Amino acid sequence: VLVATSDRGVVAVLLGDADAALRAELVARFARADCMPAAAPLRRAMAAVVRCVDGQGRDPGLPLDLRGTAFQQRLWALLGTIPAGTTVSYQDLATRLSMPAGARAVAAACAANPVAVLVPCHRVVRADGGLAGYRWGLDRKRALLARERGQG
DNA sequence: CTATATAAAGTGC
DNA sequence: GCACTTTATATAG
Repeated sequence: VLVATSDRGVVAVLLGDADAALRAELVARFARADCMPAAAPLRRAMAAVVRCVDGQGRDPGLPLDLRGTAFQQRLWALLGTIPAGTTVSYQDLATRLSMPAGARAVAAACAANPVAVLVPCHRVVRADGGLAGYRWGLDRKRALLARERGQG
């Protein structure tokens, strides 16, 4: 897990198996990114992320520095209201954003989510309840959902 | 599963 | 800004 922060808060959470791959992705997103050993405030952020990955699913209360279009920010804020252990469909999210037919746009915005587990895009499924896709791999999505269901 | 309808983002100009 | 392409969908057959 790689956590990137700015002065304002967490800007990105990357999931992967190799540190090198994560660093490469980070640099791809932020050209001026620097890798430094986890300082005190960063350790807190990472601990919260790890808790989420571990299935605790609680609100970490971290300051997020989300950068995206207005549409994306609205969606990410909405995703934060999804209770752990439950899932919502892309269509339902679209409806809440006043776009009843914009399910695909919701999915696209989810795919652009920069902060992995902190914005629980893994709780978003198809209207028929089946899993659709996940930016960091469908297996991760399945695992996260299984843990959260186990908690609830 | 395949085909179509559909809305929004990404890209190139 | 505009047209075209792509997409983690939804629905009908």
